Amino acid sequence: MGLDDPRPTRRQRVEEKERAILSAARRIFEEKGYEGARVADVATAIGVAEGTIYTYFPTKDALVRAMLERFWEGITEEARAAVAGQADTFARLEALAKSHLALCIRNWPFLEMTLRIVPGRSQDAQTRSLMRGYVAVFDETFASGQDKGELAASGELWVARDQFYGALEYSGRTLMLRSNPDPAPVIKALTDSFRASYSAANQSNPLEAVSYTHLRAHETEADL
Amino acid sequence: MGLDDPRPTRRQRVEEKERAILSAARRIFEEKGYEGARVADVATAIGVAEGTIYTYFPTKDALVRAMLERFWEGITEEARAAVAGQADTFARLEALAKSHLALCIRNWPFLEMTLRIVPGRSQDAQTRSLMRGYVAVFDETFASGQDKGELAASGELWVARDQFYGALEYSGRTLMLRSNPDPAPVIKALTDSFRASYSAANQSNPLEAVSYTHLRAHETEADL
Amino acid sequence: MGLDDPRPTRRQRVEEKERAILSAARRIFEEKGYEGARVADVATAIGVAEGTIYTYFPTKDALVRAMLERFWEGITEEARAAVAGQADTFARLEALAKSHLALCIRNWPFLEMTLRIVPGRSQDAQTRSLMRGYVAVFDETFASGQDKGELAASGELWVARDQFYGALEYSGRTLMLRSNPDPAPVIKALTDSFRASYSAANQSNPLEAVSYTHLRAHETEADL
Amino acid sequence: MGLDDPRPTRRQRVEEKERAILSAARRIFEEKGYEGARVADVATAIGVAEGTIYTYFPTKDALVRAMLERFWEGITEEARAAVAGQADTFARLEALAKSHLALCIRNWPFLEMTLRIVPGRSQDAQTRSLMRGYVAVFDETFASGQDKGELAASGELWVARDQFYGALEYSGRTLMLRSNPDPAPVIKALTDSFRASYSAANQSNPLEAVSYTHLRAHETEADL
DNA sequence: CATGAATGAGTGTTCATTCAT
DNA sequence: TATGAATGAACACTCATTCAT
Repeated sequence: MGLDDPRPTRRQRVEEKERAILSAARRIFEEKGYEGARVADVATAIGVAEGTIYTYFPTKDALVRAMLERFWEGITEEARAAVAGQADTFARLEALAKSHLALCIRNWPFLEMTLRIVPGRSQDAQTRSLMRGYVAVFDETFASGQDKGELAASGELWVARDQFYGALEYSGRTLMLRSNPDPAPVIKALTDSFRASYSAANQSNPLEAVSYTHLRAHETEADL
Repeated sequence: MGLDDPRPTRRQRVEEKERAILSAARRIFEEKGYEGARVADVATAIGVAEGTIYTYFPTKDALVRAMLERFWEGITEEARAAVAGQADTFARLEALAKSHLALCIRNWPFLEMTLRIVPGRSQDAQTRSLMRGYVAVFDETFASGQDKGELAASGELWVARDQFYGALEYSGRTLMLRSNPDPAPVIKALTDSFRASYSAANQSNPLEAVSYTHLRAHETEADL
Repeated sequence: MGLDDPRPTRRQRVEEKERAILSAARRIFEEKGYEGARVADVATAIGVAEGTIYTYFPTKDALVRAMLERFWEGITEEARAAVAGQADTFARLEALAKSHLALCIRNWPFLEMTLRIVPGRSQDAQTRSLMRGYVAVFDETFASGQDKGELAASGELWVARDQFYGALEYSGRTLMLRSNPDPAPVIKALTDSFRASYSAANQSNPLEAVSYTHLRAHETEADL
Repeated sequence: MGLDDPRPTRRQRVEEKERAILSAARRIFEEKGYEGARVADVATAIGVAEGTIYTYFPTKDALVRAMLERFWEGITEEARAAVAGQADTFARLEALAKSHLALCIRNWPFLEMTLRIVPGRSQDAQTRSLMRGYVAVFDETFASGQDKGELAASGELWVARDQFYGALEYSGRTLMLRSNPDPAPVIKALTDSFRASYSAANQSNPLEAVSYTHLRAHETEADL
């Protein structure tokens, strides 16, 4: 036996199974929703005993949270990747919009679960943190656009952000209900709208380009 | 017995009690959510036996649907009232935006329940019908604006609608999470955005004003 | 149909079933102990569904408490009846001792459950209240004996009470373990002992007979 | 290798760990009671794996039994030590009473567990054996007092024993419930009572002092 | 011997729904 | 119609015990 013993370490095996549980959970919860999905379903799906799930996650709720955490981390990466390929701010926003819209359509159950977990008016720190991490991709793009002078400095970040994600999420829901959903008009209207509202070129008195990036990062913390 | 017999007809009595149940349900479900609310709670709230509820609504689900139907009808009226006071299309949209944002903040539990009832990808005809009736207020305003030449004829109704309600709903959710929510910036940004995107004045080649109202009503059927 | 309609009222039927549940519970819990007994067992024993039990008692614990309350009330009556037939204080104590010893042997599981429900050092008001009601029979006998001058006025009530019930309970347990238990020696020793320790006749300087009854009733509250 | 090899033998290591487990168990079970304490708790407390416990004790029940055995052996030693310092029989009984009362108050959870382990009417040989060993301290003192002529020969051992331990155990329980427990009156009353009932001096016709020690040891076997 | 991940039977409790009165 | 007692399926979670490594 060489140095590259193929047998996994204990930690690796644990992580492996955690992944398996989370994957199964993703399938089950997507299909049946929070209440519809039983912990036993997840266990059965990967061929372990019910109790085994509880070795990895102390409660059903913890399992769902872990699953959602993974989900939001994953889509954040996707969003970053989508944006990465573009240099121009509006191109980046368009890429982000496409990415998000596709996501809404594919993964509505998870978005909905995230919204639902927020219990009434009580603040759920973790949920907000996940969403904050995700929308940061927009925030950074927007702030950097302001830095570069492509976007009007006067545009308020959080308002723009809500317009952006709101339009896409809502459109995603309505598109889902159609027989032949075509996301193109949504994307076009949104980018046009942003160009019309936030383009620095449209401003009668363009402000000098100061850096907003730092400020914005701080603002994100505050307003989500 | 004169014509003005004060005794209610059987039908009136039935409707009266139905209303009572629905009112109680509204309170209970708002407070506790779908799973949290028990049918017994509703019964207790109006001082009838559990079984009585089932005389009026065959299942908990039917009760919720009826309740939501009332809810959407009610807010549709509110929206119509908000719009009614304004002559100018943009003023009407602003009034509608204010009305909807306030609604999102006050009645998020019901909006959320409506979203949730849509089970996965299966289409829920009733839910869609309710929402359709509600967004018709926007649709009519928008189409009438196009008719009157205030809005560009080229603007696509459903896309604009999704932008409108999407931005407001999303903002409503984020506003709810803040300590001192100020809806003003949201309203301003949205109306500015609509003015920039859909104002007929902005169009380089404004189309002649043909009536879209009829078309649009039809379109609403199709795309929601 | 005459005035004496034999059909039971709703309340009677409820009380009837409550009694049935409590009776079954008594059998089941005596046989299997607190943990061993399942709520379902009780339900099955009287031929109702599991949920029915919860219509009458909100939790297993509440059921047990109600059962124990009945138990202690019952044995308190027995004790009172035993004492009632005797005029002389020592005769009353002997009758009480016999009654209690028989009880310990027959119903040890319930005594044990009562002891156990007291969770650690935390005070369980209800449990103490039940026992207080029961030992009041002794307390009254003892105090009245002091009033009548049959018992020495100097004897401390709570100390005597603990000696009395302690000896009997312990003896009950050891008797239970024998093949042919004879309670007679226990009773004799205890009464002899009380005669020797608390008889007014034994006192070198007998105090005049003042009423302790009132004082004692108050003391019972305080020291159990 | 010299004679004083410091390395422990296998047996010593085993016994060492057994002791560690038992010590931890004592703490855990005292705190949480039989049902509340989990085997895993004990394992965690001494930093071994759950499975390790099962290397030393086949079941949770066996662990508890071993623990109780140690407990009773320990308190038996304490009792012997308490008695050892006294020459006079009544002084010895008083010392024993003090020791036992303190024990009841400090270690009630273990006494209670011992009582509970006795399952219903089935006889538990081990439990009885433990208690027998413990109460032998009283038995020997009593019998030796009879031998020495300090106690009346006519006093029945087992009856006196039950009176003794019963009064103390019961008093211990009631004392535990008080805010400022003072054991002194209990001790005084019990010793007075024993002096009054069993002192040889009180007997009108004191029997000659024959040795009961042997007889008594035999009796203990029989009556507990 | 030690480990600790896996097991899975076991149980208190909930609540939408029914139906005899 | 109204009642409300009865139903019983459903389910998250626990934990003593096992066994492959």
